[in-house]
Amino acid sequence: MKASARIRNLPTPSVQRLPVYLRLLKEARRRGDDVVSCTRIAEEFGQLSVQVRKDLAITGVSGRPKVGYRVDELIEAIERFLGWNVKTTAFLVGAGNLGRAILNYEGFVEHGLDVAAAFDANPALFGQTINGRVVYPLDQIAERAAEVRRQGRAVEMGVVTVPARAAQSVADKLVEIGVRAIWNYAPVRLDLPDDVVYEDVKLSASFAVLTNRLRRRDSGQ
Amino acid sequence: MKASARIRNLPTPSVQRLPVYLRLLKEARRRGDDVVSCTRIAEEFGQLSVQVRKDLAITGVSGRPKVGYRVDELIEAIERFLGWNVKTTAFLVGAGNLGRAILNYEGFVEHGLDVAAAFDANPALFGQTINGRVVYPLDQIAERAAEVRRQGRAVEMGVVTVPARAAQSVADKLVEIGVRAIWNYAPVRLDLPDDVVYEDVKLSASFAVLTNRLRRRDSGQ
DNA sequence: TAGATTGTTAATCGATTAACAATC
DNA sequence: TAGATTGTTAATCGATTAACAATC
Repeated sequence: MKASARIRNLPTPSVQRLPVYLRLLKEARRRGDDVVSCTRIAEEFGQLSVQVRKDLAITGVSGRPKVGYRVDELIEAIERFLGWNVKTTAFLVGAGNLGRAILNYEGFVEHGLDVAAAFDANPALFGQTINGRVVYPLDQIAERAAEVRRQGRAVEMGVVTVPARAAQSVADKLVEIGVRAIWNYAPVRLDLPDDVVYEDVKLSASFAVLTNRLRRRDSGQ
Repeated sequence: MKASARIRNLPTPSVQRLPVYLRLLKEARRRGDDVVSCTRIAEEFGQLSVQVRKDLAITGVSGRPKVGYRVDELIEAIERFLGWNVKTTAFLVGAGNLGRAILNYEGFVEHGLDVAAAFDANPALFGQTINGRVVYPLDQIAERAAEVRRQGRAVEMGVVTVPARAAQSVADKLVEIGVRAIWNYAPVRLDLPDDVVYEDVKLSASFAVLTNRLRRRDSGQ
């Protein structure tokens, strides 16, 4: 029971910091470094080394005192822990600028994101190809999902990049075709079954923190 | 001293939640509601009402027992607190898909973001207009900033939507023309003077949390 | 008055940081 | 051996939640 309790209590802030370390580690690998210490990583990001050590510990990897962590081992451990060592088959709904940005950004491919097809409600976009992915009518989402299944894959994730007003109905459709996860960029809270994992990208939250700080700074802290 | 200490200790999570309430409140206003209670807001988002009350308290607004908060008053208080009641003049650098998405999204305009011009290093984009904003060569950023100043405005914010490798040099240029805030979408940590406020949009952090949860769920929690 | 709600103080919870032993 | 580093336990800090008084 201890182990399962521990898994449940994964500190989200640690998970969120792992991609930052991963980027640094891949740079180190490119430079040919074999080992790296928490001290070095921490310095790079202006953090305390003990925090880096705790963060890395959740992946299960361990280092060697006086030496540090093996770069290869650490990269592998972080990727496995995040599920970035396997492909995640996804459908993206909403082929506007934001959808295109995601389709064109190779960084997510490197993290295992494999967008099998894009969908939109706008007929002007049907049949267009964005970075190798065809845009289908949203109506055809069920058929396309069936096709993916026939190829022995499952559509595990839905990426929602439609306007706020359309997001809930799109999410419902994605749940219907059986996605297990939804990555939502629309500024609304989606109502989803409990067994679907769900993550919001809250751009306004980020903008709010920035402008609030800016204004407080302007007016003498 | 108490007051200034309090300002310094603003809980970031509360600031991040304010835009969510604001959206709900604007909906309520559209429906013609005059007052709204924390209980109702909390219900909507599956939170505790006491948390909503604490969050709203940081804006300085107060409600009436048994009644709730006046919708108008609350909207105004949140917008003023976040600095969304005034325009924030900005330059956006990187007119790719992500940059376009931001330029085309009217939500940020509603939050006061006023992108005066866009910049890119790619000559193919020079002179293009995106939602009314002209794309200039990055080289001309200083001249354009001077022009904005001649119009009696200051370029207060830089929005960075360039690839990771270009982000630091772009940030340096933005600091040079005098921005006080940087909103960074590139997946790198920027080295900036202490007096420039800075906010990262960490898309990988969000993706990491999602895929990690998905994989853990797959393997029996 | 009774019930619903705000606002505040205290308790709890979780994440960060400090301290330090273990080890190469 | 000395110094640098990991790994862990304890202390601190901050955010959330509980409890409850005040009020319309």
